[in-house]
Amino acid sequence: MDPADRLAPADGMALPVLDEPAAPCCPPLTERPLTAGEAERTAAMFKALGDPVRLRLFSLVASHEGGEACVCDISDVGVSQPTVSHHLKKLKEAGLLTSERRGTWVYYRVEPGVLAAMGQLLTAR
Amino acid sequence: MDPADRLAPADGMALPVLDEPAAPCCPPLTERPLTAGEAERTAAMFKALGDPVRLRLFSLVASHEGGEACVCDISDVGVSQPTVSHHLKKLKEAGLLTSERRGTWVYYRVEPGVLAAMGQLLTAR
DNA sequence: GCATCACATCGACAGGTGTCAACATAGACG
DNA sequence: CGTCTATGTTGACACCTGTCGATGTGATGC
Repeated sequence: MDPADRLAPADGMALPVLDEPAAPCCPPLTERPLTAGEAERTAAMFKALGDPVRLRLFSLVASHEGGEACVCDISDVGVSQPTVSHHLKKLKEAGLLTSERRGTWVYYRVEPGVLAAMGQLLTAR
Repeated sequence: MDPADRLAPADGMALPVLDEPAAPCCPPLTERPLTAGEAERTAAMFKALGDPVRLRLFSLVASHEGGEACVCDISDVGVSQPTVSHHLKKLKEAGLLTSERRGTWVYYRVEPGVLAAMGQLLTAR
């Protein structure tokens, strides 16, 4: 896959290349109503965390020592290996994780800035 | 509907009456991996915000003056009235909104504590 | 080359989800 | 009571999603 496409959302919207930290999206939800476009992009991130297995995988990566985890470190979540792979792909497509192959193993880490951006969305006014 | 059931999650788990602020769930996702049960409950909230229409409805309520909004204030999100009603119900079931009928109108407001609890989940270590 | 390990992709399937039109319900007002 | 307005509920339908087994791919080591 072309590295420039790794973080592209599923829909074909015109998000050119997106070399920014992936989520300088919106003001707090309490500040003003989201526009349709903002809601579309932001909901995709919440949706990615809206599955129990994905949420566990994400927290496993986020809390893993060194800030990264190989798939073998986190695949014990009660579903098959293809399913784990499927969910990690979804988390990548949502811009929440990045992956890198080093030798035999593939390491995932949290996309920098994402936690802060989503946290700010939920900040009370 | 019995008022005591209004905030009950969709599954039949033994959450007795739940008069707490609805979400003192978990430590930050970066602190330790979520357990299966924690992930189940927390994912339900993220899932509720994982639809663009619901996310807009939620931000419309959260940002509305007085901290509450009648359905008539927020039903202009591009879907039919039954669909708006359906999404508001989902947000209620997830414990994100409460509703109260006053005369002809029904007012929705953000369940207190929910924003803080979800925000804390996304706080970096 | 060949076997093995780690991970991704494919194809198929059951179940879930968003949407709407039609209908139901609950107050307000005569 | 009857009517109007504001919401909720129901039923149906197309589409999306999570899951798995089978298979593919890339790296390591013999």
